[in-house]
Formats: sequence, structure tokens, C-alpha cells
Amino acid sequence: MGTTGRTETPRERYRQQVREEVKEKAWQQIAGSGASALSLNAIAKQMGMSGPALYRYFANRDELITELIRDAYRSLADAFAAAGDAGGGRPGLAALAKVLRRWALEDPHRYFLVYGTPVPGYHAPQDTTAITAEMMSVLLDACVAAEQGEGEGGFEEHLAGHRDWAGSHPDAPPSALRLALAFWSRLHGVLSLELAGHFTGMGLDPARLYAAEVEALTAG
Amino acid sequence: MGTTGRTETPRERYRQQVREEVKEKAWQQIAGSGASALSLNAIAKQMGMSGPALYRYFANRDELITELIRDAYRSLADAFAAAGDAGGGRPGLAALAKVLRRWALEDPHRYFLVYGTPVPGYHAPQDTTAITAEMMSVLLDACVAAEQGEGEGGFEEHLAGHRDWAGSHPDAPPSALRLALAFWSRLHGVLSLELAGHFTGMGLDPARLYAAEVEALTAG
DNA sequence: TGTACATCAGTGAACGCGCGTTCACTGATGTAC
DNA sequence: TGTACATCAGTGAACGCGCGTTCACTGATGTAC
Repeated sequence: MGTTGRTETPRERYRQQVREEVKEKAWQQIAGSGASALSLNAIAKQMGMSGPALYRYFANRDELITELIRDAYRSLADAFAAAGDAGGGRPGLAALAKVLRRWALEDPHRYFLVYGTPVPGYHAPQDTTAITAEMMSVLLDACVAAEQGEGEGGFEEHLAGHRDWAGSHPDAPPSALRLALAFWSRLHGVLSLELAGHFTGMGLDPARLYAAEVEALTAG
Repeated sequence: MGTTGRTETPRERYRQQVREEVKEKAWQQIAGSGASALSLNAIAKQMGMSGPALYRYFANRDELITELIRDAYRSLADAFAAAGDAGGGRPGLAALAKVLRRWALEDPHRYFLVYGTPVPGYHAPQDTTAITAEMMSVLLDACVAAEQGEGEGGFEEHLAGHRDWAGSHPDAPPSALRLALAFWSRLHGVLSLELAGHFTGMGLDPARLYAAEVEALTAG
């Protein structure tokens, strides 16, 4: 709101509004039937428009999905970034873990769009890599601050020589890199099993498992 | 092969063969385009038959998918069971981890059918629960043998009171239950990220991360 | 061994559906003089 | 302020496609006497 750098004509403004509404309906549809069942015609009908009208706003179905995926990545990255701003300084691992969990539970289908089964013939846009790098940077900040030597051997040596993914932190010790990866993979492990329903009927609280994994990470 | 308890007429035999061939083609199709794109007509065409012919073998599309999911669960459970028989006695955690990884990499789409994004309107048959219990039993055997007290606090207390899922091992210490869950969630965490392609371009070897996670589990 | 009947695999046509996408067109909104 | 023109949102018809599934039917395979 307020003064954006560019002057915005009413038409451009309207275009953006409609685009947003389309995406909104798309999310609702994904929530109901998954990403592979996303239908442009159905969205149009829901908006009280004819099918072809949407082609004024998105070149085709793939472009819409790409946009949704990009937004999903963005929302997680923003949540990570906000965790730092809110806490005053750098967020701790526990705070990031909390953010990740809230984000995932808030909208499981959004989570699956990013971390679930890859969409059939679809390849994500390249700029998601940059967004992931943003998140990794925040995560690595927390890891560098949290960790000071653990000594686990072979894998950390491997990481010392394979740290492309940690380009934002060229001086982080291998132990911190290892911690970051453990954070990422272990928490996603709990979440993906939980969201896919693999804990239902087991009679345990996934939130407690999640908390215990966070504790194990930070206890180091 | 050899003498099965039931007498099998040639017709029954043939039926089974065709059913198997249908499932085989179904897997190939899933490998190409994912489970939600599975088409009976396409399978029939691939087998040189007309579409409706398949309805002699499967009541409908859902029954076929159910069968595939059941088979997927079965194959993993069998691999777990075989790990024990091959090693002479009870398999260790490292052996089970190896089996899980091999099974997942052998056919990623099969993995996703079980542990990936849930299929849209679909609910898995109830007997998969029994198969999961089988696997959990093998896993818990290994955990009971491996672990003797770690002391982590709150979560293990929670597990002491919420152990329905470990019904096969009513006397396992909470530390072993906790280890079993860590095994399951952490390894699935690495695998799901790896199989969904989230390590590509990061310049590290997911197999090493996997190995390090196994080591961290067994080092206790 | 041969005939009469039942079983069952597989076919082809058809139904109804929804999909993504293209195209020629109408009407409203904005722009230039 | 008014007119002439360009831009662009949205429509409705149409194309071609593949889907799951039903149905009446043919022809081969097995079974009973």
C-alpha cells in the first residue's frame, strides 16, 4: 500500500487483483483434490467467468502452477526471515523449527507442493533455488551460533569439501554444516510422515516427537 | 512353485498371470507420470487389449491402485524380514537402514506411493496398518537390542504412556521406542528430500548424510 | 471318445464427462487530439 | 468537452483428446454325461 515506485494504472491494478483471486481459488482447489487435479476451467467457473477468460491472466496451466510454487517458497522464506526480525537478533534453532512446523501445519497442501511427491511432468522454476538459499542462510546463521565442535568424523570431512549449498557461509565449520543438514532432514522427516498421515492410529503425539528431535539437535 | 496347498485350474493360473502383467504395466506407467495419472485404458492398450477387458481382472481403477499400494507395503516388509533371515539372527539398525534405503532408491515412485503426498481422494486399505506393524516389530527388535538407557526426559515419558504402536513389544524401554521413532523419521527425512530432488545442485552426497544419520543413531 | 451345455475372456460401440487451448467476436475502458 | 481510435477483458462455440465405465455380443475354453 502507499506509494510504490511505479505508477500503477487502474487496469494494472485490476489485473493484479484478478490474478490474486485466481491463485486464491487455485489454492482452495488444491486443498480439496491435490495439485495434479488443478483445473483452469473449474477455477473460472468458481469465479463466475468462462474458461478462456483466464488466459488473459496466465499463459497456461503450467504458468499458474509455477506461480503457486514460487509463492509457497516465498512464504516460507519470509516466515524464516521474520523469525529473525521478531526476536530482535538472530533466531535460534528452536525458533526456526517452530516456524517451519507452523508453516507446514498451516497448509499441508502448500507443504506438499514444495516438499511432497514431485508433480508428474513438472520442473520447478530455477528461482526457487535462490529462495532456498535464502532460507539456508538463515538456518546456517543459527547453526554457526549454536554449535562449537562435536566431532563425528567422515561426514563432516565430506561436508568440508562439498559446501556449495552453504555458499552464504563460506567460513562455517563443518560441524555447523552437519547440524544444518540434520535440522533440515530430521524435521522434514517428522513432518512428511505426520502430514502424510503415517502417525495416525499410532497413539502418539507427533508434536512431541518433533519437539524431542529439536531438543536432540540443540543439545548436541 | 511346486505344490501349493490349493489345486489351481489353468484358468485361475492364467487369471493370476494377467493380473500380474496389468500391475507390471501399471508400475511402468506410474514410473513415467505418477500415480494420479494411472489410466486403465492406457494399460490395456499397452497390453494389446481393449479397455473394458481389464474389468475382468479389476473391479475398477481404485481396486488396482489399492492392490499396488498393498504390494508396495508388502515388498518393504518382506525386505525387512529378509534382513533378519539373511544375517542369521536379528538384524542391526544399520542393516535395516541399508534395506530401507535400497528399497526406496530401487523404485522411487513406489516409495512415493507409500510415503509421498497422499493420493487425492484416496484412502489406503486397512491391512496396510498390519503390514506397518510387522515392520515396526522388526525395527523394535533391533532397537531393544541396541539401546540401554540414554535419558532424554519428557518425550520418553510421553512414549511410556503412548505405546499402542509398539504393541508387539510391550516391554521395550521408552528409550528404545524413542530410538525406533528417530530411526523412522530421520531416515525418511533424508530419503524424502533426496527423492523429491531437494539435494540436487547442493553439491553434497545424500548417501553420506544418510550414513551419518545412521551413525548418529547407533552411536547413541 | 463324443456330444451338449456352462463358463468366462475379450471386443466394439456407446455414454457422459471434463480437460486445455484456439479463435473470431462483442463491449467496455482508456488515450490522443 | 467532445470525438476517433486503440487497447484489452470477457464470451461462446468449437476442436481434439482421453478418461472410467456399461452393455450386448462373439468365440474360445472347460465341464458333465
